[in-house]
Amino acid sequence: MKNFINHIRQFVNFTDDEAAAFYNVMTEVHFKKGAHLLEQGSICGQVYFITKGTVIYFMKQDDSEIINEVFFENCWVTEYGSFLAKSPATKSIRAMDEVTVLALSYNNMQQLYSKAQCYERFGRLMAENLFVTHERAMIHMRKSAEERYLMFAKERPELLQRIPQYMIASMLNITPEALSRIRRRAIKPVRQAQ
Amino acid sequence: MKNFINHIRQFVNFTDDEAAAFYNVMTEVHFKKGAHLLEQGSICGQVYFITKGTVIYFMKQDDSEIINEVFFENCWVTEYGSFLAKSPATKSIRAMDEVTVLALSYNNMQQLYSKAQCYERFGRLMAENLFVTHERAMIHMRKSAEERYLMFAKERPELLQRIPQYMIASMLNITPEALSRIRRRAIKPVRQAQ
DNA sequence: AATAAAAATTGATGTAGATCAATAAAAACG
DNA sequence: CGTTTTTATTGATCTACATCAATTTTTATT
Repeated sequence: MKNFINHIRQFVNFTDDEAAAFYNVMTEVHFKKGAHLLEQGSICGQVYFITKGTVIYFMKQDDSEIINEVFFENCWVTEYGSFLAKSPATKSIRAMDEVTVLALSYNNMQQLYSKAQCYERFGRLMAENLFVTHERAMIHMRKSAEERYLMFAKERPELLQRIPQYMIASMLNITPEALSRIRRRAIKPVRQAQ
Repeated sequence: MKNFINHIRQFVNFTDDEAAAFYNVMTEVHFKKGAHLLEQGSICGQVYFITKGTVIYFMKQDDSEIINEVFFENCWVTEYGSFLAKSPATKSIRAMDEVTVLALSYNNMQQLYSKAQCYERFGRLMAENLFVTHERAMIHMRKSAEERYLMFAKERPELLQRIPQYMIASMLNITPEALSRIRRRAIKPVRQAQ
């Protein structure tokens, strides 16, 4: 609860009552490793705030899985398009380990929005943040595989530790083989120089 | 004015007074062909609602220009990251022809948000829409050049008429030469079959 | 209409990164 | 532990698309 309230106060200066009311409409849910928070094709009815564990946000394509993002503690995750339009999700969300979330349902969210402007402002700021982050990420997609990896390694070093390399490759839209070669080229020269 | 009010009412059910108050903080501005609505490096202080003409949203890179988007009548355009954080813009916006916009300044926007929840809701819905549209576009970036073009031609046929092919190539992150070849492969077979 | 400028096409060649196949290394597990 | 499974590395080859250079076509300008 403390973490959650600290988190939301980074965006909006909620009073104790407002923050508590927010927290109170969230439901704690646990997911075992491998369980799905959302299945592609179903309608996403919840926004999740992760309090423990790691989830992947991915798309099934043919027989493989394309990983779009990895989220962990103090991140929000949902398929916003599906959630807002009540349309079938084009992505899935899966727990990579033991995951605990605070879930906010569509109805509860709309009720918060109707209740007071502070919640609406929070929603606006979250969406703005999402968009700006996403637009920045889009710039990287136009670069070479090597540049994408180097940028990623610089901006999100914690993820390199946290998830297997083939998932990073998938996020970067390159093959595991190509990423392995990029790392050899990028890292080995530094080691040799020591 | 009619167009603008119709537009904003697609998102929020503004009363006549609310809509008029919104319209009244917008300033009409004209740009000549080639003029900049925003220059990379400067701070973006306005959100523009285009009432006439076409603008490109692009990035300078080395000596060339990478076109990220093209906007025209009844579209909003801004560098949201720069606008929100008052940080230097990483993109520029340029008029492709005679352009008329309704400009909303940062301060006026914040005042609207403070004035009533309906404006804040509008801001939230706009940001949500932007994000969802953008996330959908991201899916395409992982596809082949040919798939990107075919998808684009299907989803935005009006743009094919409206801007030169080399700009479409830039938006799709492929060279004009490659796009020309893709089109030959994709279009000619159909014509031959007639 | 004639000329100039901008945009699109075509060909030749190069290369980043994909794909396929075979180990090797690391992690998970009885 | 050793054994199985998962993940990462390496090599050989292939291909989509880039790059460079030369026309051709289209559009704008006088």
